[in-house]
Amino acid sequence: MHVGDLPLPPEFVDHFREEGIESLYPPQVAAVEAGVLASGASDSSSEGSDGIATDESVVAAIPTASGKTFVAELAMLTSEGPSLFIVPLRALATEKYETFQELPGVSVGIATGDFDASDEELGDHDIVVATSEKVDSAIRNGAGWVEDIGCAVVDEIHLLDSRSRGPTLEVTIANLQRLTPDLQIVGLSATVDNADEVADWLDAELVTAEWRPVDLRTGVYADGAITFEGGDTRAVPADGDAPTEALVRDAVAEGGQCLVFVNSRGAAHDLARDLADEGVVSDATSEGETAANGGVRGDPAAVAEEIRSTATTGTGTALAEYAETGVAFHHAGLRSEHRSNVEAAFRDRVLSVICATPTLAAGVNVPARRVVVRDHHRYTDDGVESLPVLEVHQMFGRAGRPGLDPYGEAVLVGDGDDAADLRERYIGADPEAVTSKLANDDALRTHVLATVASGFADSREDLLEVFGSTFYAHQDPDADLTGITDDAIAYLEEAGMIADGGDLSATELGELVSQVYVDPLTGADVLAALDRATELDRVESLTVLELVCDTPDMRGSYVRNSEAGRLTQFAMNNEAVLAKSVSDFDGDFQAWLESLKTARLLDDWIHGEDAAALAERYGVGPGDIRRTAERAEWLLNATESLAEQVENEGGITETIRETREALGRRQP
DNA sequence: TACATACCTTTCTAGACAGCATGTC
DNA sequence: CTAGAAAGGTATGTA
Repeated sequence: MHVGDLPLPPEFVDHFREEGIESLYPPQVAAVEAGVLASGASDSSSEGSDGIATDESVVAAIPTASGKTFVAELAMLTSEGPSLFIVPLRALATEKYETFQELPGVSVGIATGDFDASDEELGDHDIVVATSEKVDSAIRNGAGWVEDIGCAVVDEIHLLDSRSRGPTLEVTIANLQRLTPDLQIVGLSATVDNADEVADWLDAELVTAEWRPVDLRTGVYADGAITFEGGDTRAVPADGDAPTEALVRDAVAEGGQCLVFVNSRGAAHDLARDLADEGVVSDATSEGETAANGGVRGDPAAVAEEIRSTATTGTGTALAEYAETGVAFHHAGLRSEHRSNVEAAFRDRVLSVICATPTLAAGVNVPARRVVVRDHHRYTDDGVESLPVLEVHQMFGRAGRPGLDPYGEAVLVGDGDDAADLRERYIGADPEAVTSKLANDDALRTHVLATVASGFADSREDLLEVFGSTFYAHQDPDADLTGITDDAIAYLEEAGMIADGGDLSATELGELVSQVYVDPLTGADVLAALDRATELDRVESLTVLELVCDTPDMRGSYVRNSEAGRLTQFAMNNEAVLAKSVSDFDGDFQAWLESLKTARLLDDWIHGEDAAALAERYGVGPGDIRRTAERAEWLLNATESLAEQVENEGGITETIRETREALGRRQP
């Protein structure tokens, strides 16, 4: 099947041809046959008689880089009415926004927390790219544009499985379906074990495929050799080196680019440093490998200089130093500019190696010839866990640059005797099934309030009916959300956010909490803290920062033992401006110290401390500072609204606003 | 005195969504 | 109240 055969206006056919798309990949053909194209478009070009369905909802569980974006574009360009493209990350929203803007004559909008646009404006676009939370928020606040949508594409729909964000995604999808009954939904998923269940839920056709534009060879490294699935081996002598470094050197010596996944920022940094010190890349280029082999080209000195020019901390200058040799590290402690610099330079084949934490597997597309997964464990709140098969496969999927590599290689590093275990667990094994995480207190509390506050339900029966159309209910029709829903209602009544006068309704407070999009627990914490703060003689920026840092929507910073004493001392010295007192403390003191540490960092930040000093003193990366500040700014905005609502007398509202503005003004 | 060794203690551990108003290329 | 690796610290042993 060729682009010219598709029922598309000629300008789009030309556009796709310019992009190098001539004939469709097999998974794309399957998606077309499953019905992503709209009936209107099909009729107008006298197709439709060949048994191809049209205007169907489709779930495509196909590999990364097998052309999902094009499938989405086909669905959106032939949709009756505007389309919505839902992504999990703001960086992905930006990437897709730019991609769709290339489409001739198509008006594209973007709706995320950091790009604003009014409802009316969004309604004028043909395509709106948005994060799932932004869509949820728009629905809660009754944005009109949402109801006009003809097609919604949900990227990375397997994230329904995510504990923290999956529930919002499924509630949002269920709400979209309810608001616009004829909605065409296109779910784009990684390969998972139960894509059929997701498709059933959406009443969609399922498309699955293993096909990739570049072959992928996966294997395990042990005892000086990679053993690929199928039994082929490749000797990679370690020569006394760490296995990971041998694998990197081997890939680079062949002219390939290499991506290494590790499980901590420190490990990513240290590995990049070691590889830079060794000069892996210059060794390789001196052996005569060139761009002709799909290898690196261009001078990394320019990237290094670009990074250095905006580097303000040790992390930034170290990154620039290593980049000079063609090696970089990548994790969320980096400023987003530096992250983009590294990603772009790698895509342009200027950098040869990136040592990264799992951020890179979830983010924008950065393919490499060889992917090395060094660490297959991860730290969580309750200990060390093996990485899910799905996540390791996502990392694997970054191997193989279309048009450059004959094949991609993905290698797990075994550490001794576990090679057989690793092979069994990850190589050729099926990824996990996606399971709904809606049935937990945090999710229900939030979505019960949102559903009542936006007028979608005014009784527990209504609520149960709304939740009855979620993925959770579809997966387990016999499951009963009654108990946990009642718990949530009871909590919200107790907190004064919902009133039960025969019918359930949101109080003004409840509506506000839902609208500013904070966890009801955060809303309650903030109110309690505002109340305590009225007892204080004076309030300062530290007061309000402590207030927002000590909520569930803000995570504390790690406090080491040696720090705890000084921090406690600091708390006592500042008792006059803190809403919680050390002397008669009630609750988890350790957790509070963590909040206080974050508050203190932010207070130093708005008082003009430079990033390098803070990074040093608090043991955080420059990216963390920016992200924490952004989050605090958002929470202070919510706090300000709440303070106005309860007409707090302490004059604290003014301090909240000043602190929020100070955070917004502070630049790196 | 200098150093090796065993054992115990401490530290450290991925990521990133939302609101709103204002200024900037 | 959960896990595990690595770094740091201390007591003891040995030349």
